[in-house]
Amino acid sequence: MSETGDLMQKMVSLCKRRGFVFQSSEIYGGLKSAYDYGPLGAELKRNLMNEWWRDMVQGRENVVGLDASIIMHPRVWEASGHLSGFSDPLVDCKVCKERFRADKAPLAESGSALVLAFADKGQAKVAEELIEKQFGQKLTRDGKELRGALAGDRGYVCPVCASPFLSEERQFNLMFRSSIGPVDPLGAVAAALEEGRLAGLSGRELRAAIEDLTKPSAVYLRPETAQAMFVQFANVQQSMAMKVPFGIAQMGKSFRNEITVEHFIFRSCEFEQMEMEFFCEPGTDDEWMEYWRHERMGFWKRYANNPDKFRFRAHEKSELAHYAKGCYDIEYLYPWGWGELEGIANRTDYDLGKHAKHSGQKLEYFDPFTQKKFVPYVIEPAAGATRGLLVYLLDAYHEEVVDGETRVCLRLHPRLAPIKAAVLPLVKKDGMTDVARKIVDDLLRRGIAAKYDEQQTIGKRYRRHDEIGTPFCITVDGETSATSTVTIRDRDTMAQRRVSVDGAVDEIEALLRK
RNA sequence: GCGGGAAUAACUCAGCGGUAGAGUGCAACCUUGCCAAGGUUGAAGUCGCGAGUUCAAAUCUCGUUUCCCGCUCCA
Repeated sequence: MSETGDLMQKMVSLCKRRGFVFQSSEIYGGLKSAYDYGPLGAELKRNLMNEWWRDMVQGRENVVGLDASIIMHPRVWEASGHLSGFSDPLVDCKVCKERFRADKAPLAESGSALVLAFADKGQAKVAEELIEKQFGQKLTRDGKELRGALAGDRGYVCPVCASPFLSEERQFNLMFRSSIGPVDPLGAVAAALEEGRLAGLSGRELRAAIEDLTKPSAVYLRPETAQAMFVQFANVQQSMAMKVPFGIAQMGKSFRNEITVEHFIFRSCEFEQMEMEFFCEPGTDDEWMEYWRHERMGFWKRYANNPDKFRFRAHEKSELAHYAKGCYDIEYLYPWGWGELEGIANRTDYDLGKHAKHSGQKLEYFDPFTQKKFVPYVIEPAAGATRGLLVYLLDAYHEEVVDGETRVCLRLHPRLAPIKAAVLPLVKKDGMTDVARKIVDDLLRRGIAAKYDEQQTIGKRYRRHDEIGTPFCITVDGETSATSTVTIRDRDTMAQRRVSVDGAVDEIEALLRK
């Protein structure tokens, strides 16, 4: 197995063993693609998100924050295109495995004779055997074609091989649907069934009828935090008297029914985002794009041990979203290859325009200097917080051999580390424990995450804290009582230096500010 | 969604029809006195879950859940 697979396995194992990330609902067999952040993971995620908030919001006069509801008016998703764009009925061909949209498939009248065509004889033979085995139909093979199949009553066949052997139509919608209000919408469906109002409808009609019955209470969990910032654009701009250019930033959970979930917490259905919408005057958008993509790259590299594992990737014209004028991904070299960490997109005036149209409200900006009205363009740096957490864990993971033993060290940036300082009595006697406990109290009172640890031997304690990324260890030893000094050990170099007991907390504080 | 692999103690894994194991870790104590030191003792496992075959299943078969790898898909 490659080194890369090993790294992921080691990371998953470490995350569980040390309380960073657990499988969701593990005692019930686990829930697909859902993860819980344990005590250390919760701290790490919070630290990362705090750094982002500080960098993007608190450190800037022209950016303000928002914390919007996860459930929004369903019409928000109509306007944004999320609702219509993902409700197409998809069908899988059971013969050639193609997935296609039912409404765009070639039509074939029920009962009509079909000719199934394949790329070559070999594939035709495989298909022939598959059909006989799975569907009990013996077709006639003629070169790369199969004859003898008849079209079913659904009115279409596979667009690739023309087979009528298809899965049920399935609605693929990336959004999580729920219902608001205490009355279960299934009640209306049950009543309609009982009264026979749905009798005699075809599959598709039935679906539409049920949709109508449940629609009044249907709500969706947001698939991105971005829309709230567009929807609240006017409120934020007016209440804070913001002048364009300015940004609205938001962190929080988003939900997507991903078709494929993969790579541990990299792509999961429930995830956390850190997004900002930066509203600027049309014509200045290209400059702001340049500004923000470099700001954002700077952010990620600031806390990284391997800055060369981050890169930009400009989207090709063909892969740009329909609303976007340009897009740069910030990618990280994950163990399985380069992958997205953050996308910085020029969303133009698409979103504000859409919401203005759908809501009937004016979402414009009046520039008091130029006396001009315009719909701002938007530059959107949208980062995955949970991806960021994974990136920094992978980036920090380091192994080295010390005296024949492997030392695992998480070289997390001190400001990201869940525990900033461990305070350790060298042994449990001569009053060392009391001194150590007092130092822990002092650290905690200053708001520095600290941990007292007297378990086992000093070496094991150092290694344990190396593995969870604690950057500093303060050790109370035999000299402490005589000289009123303790040692501070650096996680990455294992080097120690003596400082006064009274100055130890200041010392740690200074190290964290660096 | 398709194909392949895996699931046994908190972690890493052995066992592969006949009494559930090791190392690490964890807890307590003794000893020690700066980089996973030594000793004693201890707790810990529905062998992922559910069926089936069998006198007997962790082990064989089927289903299922979760994870990993590769495809596919992905405003």
